[in-house]
Amino acid sequence: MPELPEIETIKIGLDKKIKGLKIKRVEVLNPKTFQGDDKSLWGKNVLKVWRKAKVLGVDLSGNLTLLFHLKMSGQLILIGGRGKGKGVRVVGGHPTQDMKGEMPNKSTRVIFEFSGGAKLYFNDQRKFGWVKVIETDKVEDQDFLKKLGPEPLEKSFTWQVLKERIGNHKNLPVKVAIMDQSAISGVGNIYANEALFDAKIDPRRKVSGLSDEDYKKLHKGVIKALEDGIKYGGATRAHFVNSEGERGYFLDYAKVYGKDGEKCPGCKGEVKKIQLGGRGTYYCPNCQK
DNA sequence: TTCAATGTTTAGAC
DNA sequence: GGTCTAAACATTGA
Repeated sequence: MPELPEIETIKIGLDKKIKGLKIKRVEVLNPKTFQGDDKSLWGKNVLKVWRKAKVLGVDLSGNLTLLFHLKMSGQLILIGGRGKGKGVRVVGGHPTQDMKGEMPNKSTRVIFEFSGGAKLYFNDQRKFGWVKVIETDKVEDQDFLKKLGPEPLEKSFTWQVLKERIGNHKNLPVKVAIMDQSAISGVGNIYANEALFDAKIDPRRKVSGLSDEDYKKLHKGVIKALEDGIKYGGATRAHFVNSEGERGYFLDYAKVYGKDGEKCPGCKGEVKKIQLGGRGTYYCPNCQK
């Protein structure tokens, strides 16, 4: 379940490993996954890797930019690249057993081959994700980027901004509101659950009933959840570099997500699972009011 | 066999 | 038009 912290982790890893490399060839195994002309990428150099919300961008020479969205089950796996020897991999995204096995595998959709022999595999079990080629100077015209709300990790994202952005969702449960990408960028289901647990706020509460105190706690919770994710995402990457498997994924550190029926880490109560906005929602009825 | 899972888009109801 | 709900997308595994 790649969310903002996973994409951020991939960005840091990829930027280090493929910046300056030339794309030798691109192989599209699933045409539906790839939008644009893959041949136009051949011979282009990687200038930089960036992220906006859950979208990963790779700027190339020749005014071209590659955009990736991993959606629910995407993975990016790089074997080789700058720095250490071959066989070193940087991976991120949806964790599966086979992501550390042979590449390509049956969920590989696109393969990028770089000069020097490094290969980047875009895997996506459910084919929801996509790769897109556009002109770099058109990036800002992309509808899905224009609609996104502010980045929660930027300094300018204060609790007042949070209040203003989700304020018009007054009848929505607070959890559903903070997952609205046009209000705030990059808060997905897992981190929404964790942020509300940290803030000790009941996910079912309506936005209109939140006090300024609640907004302050919520603001802090969102940032903490995302920052912890990045911290542990980094741990995941380090493990993979050593080919130790997928231990260290953020879910191992989640306090409530996926823990229904288990003991709440904050009290003696039990984590409960409900549905909100059609999504699985986990919370502790005792701690979160 | 049916259901739930992740993120986003889209269609439709008020 | 704004707000909100629910279904759709593809696939797998419980």
